[in-house]
Amino acid sequence: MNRPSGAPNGNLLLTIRGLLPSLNEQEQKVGYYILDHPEQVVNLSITDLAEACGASDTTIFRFCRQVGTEGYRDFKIALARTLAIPQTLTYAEITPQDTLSAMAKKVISVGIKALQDTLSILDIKALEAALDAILEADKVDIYGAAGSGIAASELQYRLTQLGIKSNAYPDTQMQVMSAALLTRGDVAIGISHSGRLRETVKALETAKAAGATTICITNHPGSPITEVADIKLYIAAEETTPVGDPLSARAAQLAIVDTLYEGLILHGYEEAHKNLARIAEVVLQSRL
Amino acid sequence: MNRPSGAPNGNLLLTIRGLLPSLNEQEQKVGYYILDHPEQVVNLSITDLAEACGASDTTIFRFCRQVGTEGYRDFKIALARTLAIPQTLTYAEITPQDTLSAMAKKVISVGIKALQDTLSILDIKALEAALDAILEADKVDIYGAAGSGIAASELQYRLTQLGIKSNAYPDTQMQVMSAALLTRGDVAIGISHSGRLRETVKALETAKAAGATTICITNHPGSPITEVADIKLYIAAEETTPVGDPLSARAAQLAIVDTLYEGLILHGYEEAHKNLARIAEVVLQSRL
DNA sequence: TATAAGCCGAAATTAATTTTCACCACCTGG
DNA sequence: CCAGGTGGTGAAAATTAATTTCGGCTTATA
Repeated sequence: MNRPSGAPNGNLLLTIRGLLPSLNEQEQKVGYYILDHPEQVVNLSITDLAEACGASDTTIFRFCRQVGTEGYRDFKIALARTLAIPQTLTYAEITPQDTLSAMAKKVISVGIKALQDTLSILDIKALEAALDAILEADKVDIYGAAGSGIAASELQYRLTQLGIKSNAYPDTQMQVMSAALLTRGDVAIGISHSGRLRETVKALETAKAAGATTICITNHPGSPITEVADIKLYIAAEETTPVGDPLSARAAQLAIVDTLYEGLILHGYEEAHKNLARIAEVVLQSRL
Repeated sequence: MNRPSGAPNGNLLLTIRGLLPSLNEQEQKVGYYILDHPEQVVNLSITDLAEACGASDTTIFRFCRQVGTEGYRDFKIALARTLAIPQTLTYAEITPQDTLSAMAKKVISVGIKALQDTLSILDIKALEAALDAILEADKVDIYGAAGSGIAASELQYRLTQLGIKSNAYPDTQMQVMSAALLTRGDVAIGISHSGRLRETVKALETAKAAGATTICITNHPGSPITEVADIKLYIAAEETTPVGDPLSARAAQLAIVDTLYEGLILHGYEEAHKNLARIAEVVLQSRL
């Protein structure tokens, strides 16, 4: 027979603390020990805990009943639940004193925040305009150097999946060269976190002059790249270092890329599903 | 010694879900039952659970070991902890009826959740081992094809910033070739979302045979790639399509990459800051 | 000083977990 | 097609842990 746990959603440690004064001597010893070493107690058998507290198994068991749990087993479950602290986001600086665990939490939290913020500033009109332009494009050029090259190749990868002709140019010289060869009906997408990488801006400018529709993806409204872009998509990643944009920038760029991708599918790109199915078939064959 | 590295202080349900594909029939039944009734399982004895699943006590016990816990007792503690963590975001299907705005929200939310989940299952011990290996490496090979190529190049980009010799190989043939040339003191990092891309697994296997320390980054505990990796880093991105991993997968992979990067800086890579400063100087010159 | 009442732990009991072992199904190489 | 493995599975034994019983001890009070 199984009964529900004693203090299901309450804080067991607080319960113990409150109850402490009304307990007798041995039980108090147990209570103090548990309050001092909650993490360890979770992994202790009743006998081990008894020994650690200098009390008997029986006392431990009675203690468990006192705090409202069914027995020792149940007590440990309740304790484990209490110890699972809700993870709260922090955006603090990483310091040399941080543990690895704290560092990881900070790094990833920054990424989460960037995604949240990017979503909140997303311009649906601009998104829609971008989707239309891409759907009608003869071909799509994608310019993203260094860090932004990642998002650029990802975008190319996605467009290819959908059967849209596209090329990503991580090399800045190639960007300008390719841009010069675009014509009306083509689309050029420039990705630059800072919005001021010279060659990428130049490439987009060239593309525009050649008659192509230009789209930029950047963190900075008002930066040079926005001046040569017909359609402007913004991400929101907090600055940290002047160079080597962190997870937040990448994640946010990818968020835009993925939104474009899903948007293209949603926006009725008829062949999308057919293409995806065909590609899936091929890819699955190369898996173990 | 060669224990399945589960979720010592992470989200047990996510671990189970990730592990499901690599479990055998009876164990899968157990897994599904637990995923469906986690709250009840916390109050069940091993025998009761066995009966409820239609399996034997022994199978339940083995299942517990598979997911990285010491036994059933330990499993229930871990489960209780997991259940105490408030589950915020849920994955929502994108439907053709969605507005662009709703679609964008869903897409990006999936990314956010993937980051949260990845953080919650992050194995700090494995992270530390990976950092140590990379810091001591003569050179680092990074294998990631198709979608995982993005994370691979990003990682190379980061290591280069820190002055660590590294190469990323998106081409699967190059992966195997390069792996064969590694020697003791080198590190090979294999990135595969599914953990079962044949050539990448092969490359890592080759690297290991050549004496290199091998690290994998994958979504699937128990997948082939984990068997040839000395150090296993897991991401937690919900599956959506069988191919063309979405933002969640990319973002989570990048989260690991970024965590490694910050970890390397934190872990006392003396030259890191000097290198970063030197690079910053050069990069700023190419901005408008 | 007897008597009761509560506190406590040793030992007995019961329950649950973990280990061992044997069986079966399936595969593989000869 | 068979011998010998291999991996999955559960029955039962062994072990370990939790719970109950019981009695001794102390203290308080009449």
